[in-house]
Amino acid sequence: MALVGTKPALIEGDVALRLGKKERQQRILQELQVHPHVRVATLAERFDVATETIRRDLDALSSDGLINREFGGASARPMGHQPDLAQRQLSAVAGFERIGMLAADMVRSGDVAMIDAGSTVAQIAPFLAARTTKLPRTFLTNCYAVVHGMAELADHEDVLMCPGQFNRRENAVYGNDTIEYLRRFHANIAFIGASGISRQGFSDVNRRAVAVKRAMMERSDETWLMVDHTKFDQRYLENVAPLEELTGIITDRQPEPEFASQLERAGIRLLAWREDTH
Amino acid sequence: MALVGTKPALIEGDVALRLGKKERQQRILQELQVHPHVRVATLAERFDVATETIRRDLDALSSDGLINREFGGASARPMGHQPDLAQRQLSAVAGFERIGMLAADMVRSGDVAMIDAGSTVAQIAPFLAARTTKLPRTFLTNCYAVVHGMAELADHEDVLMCPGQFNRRENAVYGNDTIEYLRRFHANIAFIGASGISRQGFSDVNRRAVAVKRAMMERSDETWLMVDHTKFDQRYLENVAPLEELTGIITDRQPEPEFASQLERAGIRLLAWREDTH
DNA sequence: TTGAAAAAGTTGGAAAATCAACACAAAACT
DNA sequence: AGTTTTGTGTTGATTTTCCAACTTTTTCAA
Repeated sequence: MALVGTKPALIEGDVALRLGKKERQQRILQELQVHPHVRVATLAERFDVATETIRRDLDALSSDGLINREFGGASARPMGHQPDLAQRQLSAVAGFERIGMLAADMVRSGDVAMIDAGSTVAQIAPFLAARTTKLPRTFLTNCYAVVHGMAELADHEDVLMCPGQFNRRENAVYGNDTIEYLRRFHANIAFIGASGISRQGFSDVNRRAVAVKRAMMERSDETWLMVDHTKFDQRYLENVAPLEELTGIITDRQPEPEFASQLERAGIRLLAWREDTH
Repeated sequence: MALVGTKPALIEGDVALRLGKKERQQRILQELQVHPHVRVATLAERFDVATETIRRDLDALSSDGLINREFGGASARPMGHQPDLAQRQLSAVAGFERIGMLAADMVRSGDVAMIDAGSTVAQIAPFLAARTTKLPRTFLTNCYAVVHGMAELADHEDVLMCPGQFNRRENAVYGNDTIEYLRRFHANIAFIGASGISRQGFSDVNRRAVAVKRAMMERSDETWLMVDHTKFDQRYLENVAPLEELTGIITDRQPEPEFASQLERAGIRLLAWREDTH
């Protein structure tokens, strides 16, 4: 399989140094968060690689469901905009969505769940909405993409939105009001996202988002981290917490065995999609 | 120049009928609100026109700043859904939007404004975002459609979302948390919607929405009711308040003279769109 | 009716992207 | 060390898009 990444070539040219596949794809994703469209030729020039390499990157990211491939480039995926997931057969579930599916399985009937902001975490929404339960559940989130993704919940199931300052880029609210509001509740389970995860813990680029994540973790019995495979071995300045504070990690691919065994030793559960069982 | 549009050809074929330039471009914009990227070839086929025509459309829309032109097609502008209203000629503002435009004029630099939920009230959003002010403004709303409509506010301008139970039909939050949160603030001005308005007052179909409207009115110096002409002489079970509690009414047509004079006697201002002044 | 202006269609060569196949280098594995 | 896997570059035939200039059709108004 294509699990093990190649380390960056690190060939130092005059000024720029070549990036590995992983980092390159990560940068492409970042670029797409800012601009809604990228072009093959432009990326090839920026990263100083052949256009075919970029095309392969784009095709890979696309089949993981992370971006939309277009002629001449790729475009960002609109957040919370997959209304049809519920009906599709499980076998057809593509990469990115798998994380949401695995996560939704962790919510039990009658649970109270806190759900963080971010495109990865928002994948859980349509699958939560598709479940039928005996006891009503309650969802608490600071992210509009999440509530938007829950097509139709039963009437007796509650979706609570946090207050706060609205952030257009993340489609979420942040700030003191958000934290305070969260502290009024107690949840069984929390689903958290991150910009990057490494052996030292997981981190995020947005300081205000980090505060919300911490608040959710404090007020929940269990904390599950939802990250796709491109986030592995990425570190950002704002550290959220060490891995030990997590109940488990939900991801779309089996990580490197070394990392997996570290998790096992620390008593952290790992939910990774496996082709054979689905 | 390219200001005056040609009317649609309206040549009726077997099934499809050709669209005029204006409508075609309108459709392209709509398409881009759903999908982040469109392709020249696809559009040409769908509208049954030459690719060159589509290219001209795309170039035009792009130079108006409405879309981003890309190789082979075009992509949606980052997030913002309708940042264009500011540039469009005033005469092109269609019925529903007029209410929003009139309302946005009432917000002064440095104001704190509360904004209710509902499609009519949400019309104010793009026009608020288009204004440039000397002092930062603060907006407080329980409706996602409102914040979503504010394409790009300056960074120093705050948009505060209320907490509460999310209601999918209204794209808004309601409940005790919402009320409590609103009570913590004091605003200069509030914009309220209603399902119906009559001489006796204005009313709404949703009891939980009514509670929020009352809370906003309590905490604001001024209250403006935003209603389109179809709401006149309509009464619903849940009465919100008598007309006397309003500062004014904003609507898209001159109401009957009899009603207008009643408002005048009661000291309620009336802002109704008049073709001649715009 | 006639004529100017706007919109849409047509054409051909240049530029760019796609796709498939193959070659090569660097890692990773045994 | 030697083999396999993985990532990347290269090439060339094919398709698609772009651009500019020109023609045709439609619209509108004098």
